[in-house]
Amino acid sequence: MGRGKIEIKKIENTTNRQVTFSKRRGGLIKKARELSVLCDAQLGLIIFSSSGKLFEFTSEHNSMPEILARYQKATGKSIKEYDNQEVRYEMLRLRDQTDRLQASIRQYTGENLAALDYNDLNELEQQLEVSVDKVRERKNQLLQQQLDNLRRKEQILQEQNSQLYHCIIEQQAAAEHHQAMMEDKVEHPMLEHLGLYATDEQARNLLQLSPLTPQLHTFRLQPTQPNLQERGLHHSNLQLW
Amino acid sequence: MGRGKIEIKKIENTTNRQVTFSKRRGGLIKKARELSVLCDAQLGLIIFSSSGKLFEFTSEHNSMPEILARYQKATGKSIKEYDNQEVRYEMLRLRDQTDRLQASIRQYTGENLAALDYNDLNELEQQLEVSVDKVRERKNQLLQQQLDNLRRKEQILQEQNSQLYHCIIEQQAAAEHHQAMMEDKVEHPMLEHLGLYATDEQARNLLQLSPLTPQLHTFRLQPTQPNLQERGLHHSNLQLW
DNA sequence: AACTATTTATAAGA
DNA sequence: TTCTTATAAATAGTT
Repeated sequence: MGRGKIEIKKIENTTNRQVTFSKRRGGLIKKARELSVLCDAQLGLIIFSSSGKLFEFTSEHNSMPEILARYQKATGKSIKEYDNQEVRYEMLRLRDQTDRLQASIRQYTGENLAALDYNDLNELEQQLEVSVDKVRERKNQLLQQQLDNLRRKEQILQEQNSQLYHCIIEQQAAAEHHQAMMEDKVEHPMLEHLGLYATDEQARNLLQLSPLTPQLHTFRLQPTQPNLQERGLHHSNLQLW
Repeated sequence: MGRGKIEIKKIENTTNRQVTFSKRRGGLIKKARELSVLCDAQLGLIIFSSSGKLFEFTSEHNSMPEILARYQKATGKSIKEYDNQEVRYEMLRLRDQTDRLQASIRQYTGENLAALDYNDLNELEQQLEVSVDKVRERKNQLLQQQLDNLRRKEQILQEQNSQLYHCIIEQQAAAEHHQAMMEDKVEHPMLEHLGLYATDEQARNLLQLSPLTPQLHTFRLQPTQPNLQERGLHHSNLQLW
């Protein structure tokens, strides 16, 4: 009913669609009113536009809540009631589950044993022993990881120490040679190459050593946690030189 | 739009009104569908005829409950909505609680230890050990109760036995006296008073004894579970006479 | 329920 | 948006 016939499918042009919505909405509501008046019908119409705006119409002398109440009464299954029933059921289920879980936990903590017979207690005891075993296994795993980490750190420190030691030896030699030959300072290419320390004093501070002595190379690294279980540790690795 | 123009007021002719209702209802629903399709609108239409019959239409992919729920949400001021919010919050709280309880249980069963550090593991281990102790304590308590019950039963049986023994002794004495004095039967007032057995044979069957002998009084009851831990048991109680 | 004259709704254009 | 108007659609009265 217009300048041309249109196919009943979504109008893709937004402006066009909005115009058509506005016109047809008015037409629909007009027809709804006419039906309700002509035929003495009770009627409720709810429209949400694609942009989400709400339009509604009810027959004269009826409010939308009245229409909806009558609808719910007629269909039996009230929307709200139905929803609430589902929610209520879900709540009951969750509360029940929570109760059971808490009771279960109280059994695992040995608080709620009155309801258990001897066989139940046996099973629980076994489960707890299994759990303790797993916890201990995990603890050992963590300790082992710490040990591995320490061993790796130790290795790195050993290597650094060794390098520093050799640097210092060379530095001493160079210093002696320098004193024998001239009064000028000399460079320390090896230490600079390593990104380490340019003077004896700095190197000594780093290592927190007493003044440079030939006994330096007898220092050993000690495990930082000597009381820990040391299976798998190779003590020979702890010796620096 | 017809052979003649009509005034929009209630049609008094019932047949005419019903026909018009049927025609216009169809037209209204058709227009409602067209609007929803053309303009991508969500739409719900509820019609009660004057005779009370319900007709409804909703846009495709929408149920009337959905439309009504959206309507209630849009109009905002629904008490039910407020309730639902509270309920929803409670649901979230319960679900969260359930999750935490389940995670807790998985720790008590040693399944979910990855998230725990060494201190956590230590605490868990101690808790599990406490639990095992409590479970074992409860087991012992049950065993102790069983032992007590057995001891009580034993006591009762001892007393019955003792009474039966004395009855039998008296019976024997009476029988000897009877044989010496006459051939008539005599009554056994003591046995009847006890509600026990009137003849030697019945008493013997009850006790499952071999034929009456003077050695009867040397029988002893034995504990029914001799392998159980017996601290607190007083063995002297086990002796009958 | 089908027909159809007529009214009404509205698509496209301004 | 609103108005206009040609035309499609709905439908009142009829069969």
